[in-house]
Amino acid sequence: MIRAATIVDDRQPALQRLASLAPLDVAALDALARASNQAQTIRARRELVSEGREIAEPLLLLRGWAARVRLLPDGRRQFLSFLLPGDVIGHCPQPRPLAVATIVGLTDVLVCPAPAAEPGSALGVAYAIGDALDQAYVLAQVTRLGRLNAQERIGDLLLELHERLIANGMARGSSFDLPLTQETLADALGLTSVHVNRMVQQARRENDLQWKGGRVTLLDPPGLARKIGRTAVRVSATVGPQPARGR
Amino acid sequence: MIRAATIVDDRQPALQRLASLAPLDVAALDALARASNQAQTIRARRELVSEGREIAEPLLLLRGWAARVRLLPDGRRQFLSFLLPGDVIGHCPQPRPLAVATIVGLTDVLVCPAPAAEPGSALGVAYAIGDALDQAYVLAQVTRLGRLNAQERIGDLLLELHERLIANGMARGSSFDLPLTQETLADALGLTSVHVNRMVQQARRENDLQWKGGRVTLLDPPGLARKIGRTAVRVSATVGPQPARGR
DNA sequence: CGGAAATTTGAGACGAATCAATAGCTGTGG
DNA sequence: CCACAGCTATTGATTCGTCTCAAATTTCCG
Repeated sequence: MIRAATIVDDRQPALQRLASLAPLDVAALDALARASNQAQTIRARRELVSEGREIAEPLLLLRGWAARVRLLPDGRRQFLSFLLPGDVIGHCPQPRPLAVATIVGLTDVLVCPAPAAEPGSALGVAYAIGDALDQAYVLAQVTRLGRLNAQERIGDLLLELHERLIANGMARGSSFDLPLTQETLADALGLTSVHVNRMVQQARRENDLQWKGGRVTLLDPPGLARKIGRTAVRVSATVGPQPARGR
Repeated sequence: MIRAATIVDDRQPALQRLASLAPLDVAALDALARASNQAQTIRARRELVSEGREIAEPLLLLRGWAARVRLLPDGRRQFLSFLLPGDVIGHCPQPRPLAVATIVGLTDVLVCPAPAAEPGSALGVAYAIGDALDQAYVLAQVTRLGRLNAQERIGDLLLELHERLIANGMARGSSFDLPLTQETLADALGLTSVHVNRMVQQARRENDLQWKGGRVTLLDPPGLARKIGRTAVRVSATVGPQPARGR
């Protein structure tokens, strides 16, 4: 049946991502299966979490793209990080946590409650590594904004997204769907959409990438990484964001 | 005895900071006292943690300033965040954690092992809130670099540091020692030292601040905060970075 | 097919970088 | 106690990257 097949497809990237962080056992898979029965769709542009408000339960992103964002009083906007299927939203151990940023859907988004996990369990380890990766990506964002020029920022972010989309199976080879406008990209990269546009065109001219109709192809990702001095993010000596290759 | 008095002074800002995050019980104070007997001094510019290397045990910063920093292959440098007394360094729950950034002393620094804490214990709550604040300050750094201009970045960072130094008792009123060169500030703010210098002079002319001989005075911090649209960081509905008032 | 959103293009202005030189401090040793 | 070395701060002149404003043009979607 189409419906069942769709649900399986929906879960697949999130499951693949979590499994790439730590080998999931039956208990973890079972908990995830039960949680995903309570999945809800949330429309693009809706807020999943509101800055300053108390956070309810952590959510697992199953499908679609979301972002953490901060709005300045005068209307300026800064995207802090992107959230992809397999990412956990609003996981804070302190009592009565307050959201330090708004989280908004960039596309329609499917989320379910993130199953609780004992520290040390398979799922607990996956969450811990996922959290560490989240933080590492935010630090990468700081460096991007502080010390890279416009061309480098774009290349660096696309390489990061590619790396993450490979990990959850949403990219094959060096192509992936990028459901972001140039304006959104600009607000993530601390630039204007006009300048993003010009730099993307330059990247096309220099044969660094193709981008058409929401689909990006990086021509020679390792070469681009070398060109802008980027190295892949790793947070644990046991596994990484890439699917673990044999022990 | 001078020696004993010095040790007490050394501990005071770190203890005050932790106590401002969660009320510390006897067990917590005792654990901290025992840990601080193993304190070590580390000279300025030494690395406390090295990017890419495995992290040993978490450390508690007792005295001095440190920073997380990332160096690009071509020599560009980006400070990611500053670490002040009371901050915990290298607290990562995942197995075999790798450091995602180098941590370096900006001054001579006194550190001790961070006592282990059960989740839910007084110290555990303080750590959890401290971690959440750390993350919030990194997000603030993203916004600073992405969407504030040079003048706003300087004011915003100084207000943040003031807020944090008040919390651990290292600032009284609106003055505090700032053991940073303009070049260090530039590498934190994504600017050049020349431009930082010009903007600091402008801030002096506009009576936003005084800065002489390593000591900064913010004239009218609330006014400055209003001027650049900054609000204090809060991560929990129960306590904040400020000493909790009543209940 | 029509309208809104997104992308693209151009001209000009402005903020911050760069390069280079000078002045001020701080600590060190003679 | 002074002279010198080596940072740190300051200043000036110029260049460069990115923004701003405005107007096409193309794409998307109902």
